[in-house]
Amino acid sequence: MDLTERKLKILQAIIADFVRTAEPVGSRTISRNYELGISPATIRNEMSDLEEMGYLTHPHTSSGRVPSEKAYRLYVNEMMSKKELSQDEKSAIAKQLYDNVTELDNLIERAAHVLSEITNLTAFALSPAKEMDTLRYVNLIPVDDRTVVLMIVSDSGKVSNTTVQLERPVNEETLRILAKNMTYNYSGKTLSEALKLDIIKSFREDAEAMAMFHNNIMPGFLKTLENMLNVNLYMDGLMNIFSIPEYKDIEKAKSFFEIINRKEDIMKKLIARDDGMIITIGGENQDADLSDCSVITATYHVDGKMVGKLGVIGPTRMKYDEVTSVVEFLTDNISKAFMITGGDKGNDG
Amino acid sequence: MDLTERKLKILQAIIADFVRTAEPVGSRTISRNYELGISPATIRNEMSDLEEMGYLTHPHTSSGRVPSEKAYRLYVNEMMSKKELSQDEKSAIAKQLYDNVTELDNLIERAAHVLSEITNLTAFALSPAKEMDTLRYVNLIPVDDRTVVLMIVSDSGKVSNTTVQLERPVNEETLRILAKNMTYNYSGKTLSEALKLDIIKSFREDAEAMAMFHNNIMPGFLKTLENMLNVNLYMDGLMNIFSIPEYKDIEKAKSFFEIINRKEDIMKKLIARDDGMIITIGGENQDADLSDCSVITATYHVDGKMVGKLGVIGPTRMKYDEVTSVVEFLTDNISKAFMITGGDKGNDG
DNA sequence: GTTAGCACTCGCAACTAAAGAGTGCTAACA
DNA sequence: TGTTAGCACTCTTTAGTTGCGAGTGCTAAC
Repeated sequence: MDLTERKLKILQAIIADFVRTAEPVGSRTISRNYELGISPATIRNEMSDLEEMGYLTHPHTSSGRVPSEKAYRLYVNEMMSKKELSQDEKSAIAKQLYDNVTELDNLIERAAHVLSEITNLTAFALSPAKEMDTLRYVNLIPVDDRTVVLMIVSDSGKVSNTTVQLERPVNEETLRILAKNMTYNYSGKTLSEALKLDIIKSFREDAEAMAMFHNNIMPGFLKTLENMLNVNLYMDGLMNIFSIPEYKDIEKAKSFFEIINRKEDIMKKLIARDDGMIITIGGENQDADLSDCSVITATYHVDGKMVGKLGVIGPTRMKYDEVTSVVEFLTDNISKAFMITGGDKGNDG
Repeated sequence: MDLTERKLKILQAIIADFVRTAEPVGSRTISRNYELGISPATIRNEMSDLEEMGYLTHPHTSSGRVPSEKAYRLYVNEMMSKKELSQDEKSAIAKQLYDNVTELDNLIERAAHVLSEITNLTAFALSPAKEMDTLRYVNLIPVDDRTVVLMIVSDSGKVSNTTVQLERPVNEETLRILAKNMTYNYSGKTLSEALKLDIIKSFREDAEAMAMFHNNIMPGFLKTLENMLNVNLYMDGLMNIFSIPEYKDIEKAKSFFEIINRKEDIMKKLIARDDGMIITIGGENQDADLSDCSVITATYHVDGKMVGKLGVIGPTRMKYDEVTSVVEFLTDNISKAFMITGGDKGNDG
């Protein structure tokens, strides 16, 4: 059964109303406030169909309908009209973005700030990462039986190393295998590709080596890569969560902050997202912790060689059209700003 | 009227019970659980006295008593027996502190982490600051009518500068006066003394200059000083707030986060605190936002030349004895660690 | 196919009642 | 005179109870 024009209109009205009020939407409300020219009873019938088709849900028998993730996905893909920002809005945003900003890393930070202010959501931004450098090899050099120096060499000749403490002693042979394995998996990858890669499965047979890799070596590896990439994560608008009805329950707020607090995880997940405007809704986020949230990210580029991300995280009930417009406007502006100034980093000393 | 031995014991019991349970304490509870050998009625009489003396309060007529800030202050000053950590506890903490830490800045970060884990409070730490360098002069160099370069020169010859955007145009004369004023006030002060200083009052007569100073120049000045001092603020255990009954109300939690979120403010306030173990209870904190909180900080030293802070923030109802012991143990350990390794910062590159 | 009407469900807020914890006071006791 | 038992009283908390309102689903009429 395909969605009729009318069903689409009703669904759109329900989404619009629910996004605005956060309350389940009843048939009368739709009939009254959206001029569809049909009675509540008819709307009820259509709603019943939409529910059967999986676009609506029912908190309980006698309450209005709530859009499902499937509905949001349909909305985002098919129904959402791009909300053009007015010239006034644009210049207001631009003023906020550029005012008093002298260093470009500050611009990224500020973009996250502006984004959170406008959307009333939690915003984040990744500072530009050097995209083109690729890994040459990884080495693990034993110092004593529980201390290892992790060394990463890139094709451009950059060398980074960090000291890693192991939770249990390890013999050189294991280290050699690990290093070989890592080199095999990572070499030729760009630094940011390496960050996206999940090589743990590649030696699943050796549980012990995997555990050590995962618990001790991987964190150091990621951190070093991030340093080489020179990526910074900025977050803003964390407090906004408190004004969202979905999170009025303290337990929900708590679990939201538990996600948000693991900066490394967030960073890795952000880097792993594809380029361009990406919207993931509820369960589409791999992470079970994010199954109540939607995440919107977009990419900005600098000379095609460096790349950063900007986005928001919030409840699935969000103003997708507004948020995407603002995110797009901001990423465009950042890209432009980097072009004009050529990445000047301010001065000190 | 002086506090009798018995009143002290009752007060101590009330504090102990309230700190544990967060519930107002009744006379029966004290009689039953603390072997004072007196009946509830007698305890009620004593409580009544203690309330009149300002050590206890009464949420409402028919509920138990709650210790006042005055009571906590008395407890901290006179009654608190130092809680010696057991050898087991010490080694457990030390293990957590040192395990897997290779760089000393990580040690500070880790200390904040360990502290929050043990106390279940929000912990913070300031990385070591170079204490001895003093300011020579401050200069404000106009670039255009709204852009100024703020330059700070220290006696050791270190120069830092930052570009500041002004909210309104300013003439050179004003800048000259401002710079002269700042130099007059700050020169000869160590960097951290400068951070503590409040010079705004020194030109209160010129409202406009003050406003500009406060809104535009001061933030840049502080940030630059912090950079010169190389101070970092680490925070941990922010989430712990959610398990404290006092903050089960979402509005309270929100306002707590609003305080915590202003990192610069916190940093400045921490730096301004005296050295040694400092406990401020409720209203003793200058900041009205902190009037429900107690703050405990202690200082660690490196060669007497550098100095950092470690502490917690939580509800006035906290285990002062435990927290002070742990804070002390940690600061001692950090000081020792810096002595042994001589401030080696790890290696990279 | 659409709509009016109606019985029904469910959540929510207001209200009531009872229980429980604790106090303050009085009078008796050692 | 200090201590204690007893008792009336206060106030909060919790569990029902009730009524209202929003909304549905079904049926029958248009």
